[in-house]
Amino acid sequence: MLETAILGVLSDGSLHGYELKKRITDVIGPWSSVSFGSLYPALSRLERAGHVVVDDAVAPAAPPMPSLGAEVAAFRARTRSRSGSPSPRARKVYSITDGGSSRLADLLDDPDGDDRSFAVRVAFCRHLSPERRISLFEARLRSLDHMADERRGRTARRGAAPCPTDELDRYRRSLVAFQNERAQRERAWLEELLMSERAALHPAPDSLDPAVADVAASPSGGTST
Amino acid sequence: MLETAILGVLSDGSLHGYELKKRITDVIGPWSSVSFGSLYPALSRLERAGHVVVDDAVAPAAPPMPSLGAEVAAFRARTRSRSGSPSPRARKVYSITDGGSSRLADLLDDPDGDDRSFAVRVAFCRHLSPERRISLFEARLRSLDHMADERRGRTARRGAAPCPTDELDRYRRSLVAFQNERAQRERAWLEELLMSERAALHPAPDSLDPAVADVAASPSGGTST
DNA sequence: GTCATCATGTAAGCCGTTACATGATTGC
DNA sequence: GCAATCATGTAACGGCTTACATGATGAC
Repeated sequence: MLETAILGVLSDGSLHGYELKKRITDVIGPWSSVSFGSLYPALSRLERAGHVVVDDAVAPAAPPMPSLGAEVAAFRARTRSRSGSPSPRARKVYSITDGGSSRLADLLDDPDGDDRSFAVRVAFCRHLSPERRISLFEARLRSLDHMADERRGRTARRGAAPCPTDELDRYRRSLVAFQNERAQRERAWLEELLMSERAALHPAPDSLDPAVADVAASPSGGTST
Repeated sequence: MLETAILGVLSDGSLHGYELKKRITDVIGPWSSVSFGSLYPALSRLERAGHVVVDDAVAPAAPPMPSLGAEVAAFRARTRSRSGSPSPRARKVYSITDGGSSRLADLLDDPDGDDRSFAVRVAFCRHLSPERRISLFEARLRSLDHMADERRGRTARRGAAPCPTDELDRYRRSLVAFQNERAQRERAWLEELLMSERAALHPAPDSLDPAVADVAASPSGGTST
């Protein structure tokens, strides 16, 4: 999943490890955030595999934010470093290669089934072809249905074996109901994504404009209320 | 998280590793299911730590399901083993100790922040005191709010730095909106849990019966529709 | 008699976390 | 000068996955 996130972020532009970590944290959330101890080895692996390359003499693709003076300073430090000091800890700007892009495509449509990793794949699914996007969403739908089937199967089996310690307590029941509803919501979201995706593939001659796709972006009316 | 699941399941009754694995899969879901290669070493660690003990001569607390004949057979095999063969791979029935129970309590109210691990903690939160349950739910609420704040902060910062490659595409927008709505739903669920929890702690003299707690168990009307 | 299931483990390898080390630059 | 931030790494450790090994039993 780290690999997917790295390649996905680098698809949006080359940048160095420190900034990369922040972008990845943006995508996967502050919880379960990556650490440098896993990021840098992962970058080394990707470099060895030829999926990324180090771009040594290029200005960072991420423009320094005005409010952070230190970033500008570090940039100038790298530029000024040829004046004498070897600057052993200068920035290393990573770029994705063609091999890395195809590797990302492979990672993205792998039916992994994990919850978090699906979110990561959706976050970068714009780098997929429309067909692969559709197959990604459909695979997730099948996965949700399969999970629901399993849950139903277990419930039925539990009904057949009436042992008192096996019954669900109040909290388990509430949790299961909550998770079921959550799965239903995700189903609906995926259906909307699929609808707009298919509409983009097979556009009807009239009354279909790109704004249709944005319906899926507002499930409850707004982001800030 | 594996440790939590093991101790939580064993709190409901002693059983052997193979059955334990099935119960844990019931709780954490078929995806990210435990493997024997992680379960048995984890059990060994717990045994070394004194959190579980092996109960060698006790019938399994889990009654064999009628439809599975092999389970009965394995039970009889263990019983018959004293007739001669040492039966090196007989069942090992694990039980939780007092130390294991307190360890479970510690694990349960640790504000870990992970999504999956919170579900596991809720699944076994009946083993907590009402006060600790409330603190668990409140910690989760704070965590959700904190996450929302971070997201808002990033959005604001992004607005201040208008670089075109940094804008969210349609899929990222849709994903963020979906996750926001999901967080809102979880908030509401937690509020309901907290309400019933507090009602159980401070019962009003009239019109409050235990059925109030079951309101939280039906967020959308039913489990099977 | 063979296959599936039950049942318990071991070994190798990967990957991630934590902690530590280094060093430049800015701001106070 | 000193703290904080930026920036990149290494080393130790632990845990999880995968694959392998073993062996009993019931069903067909």
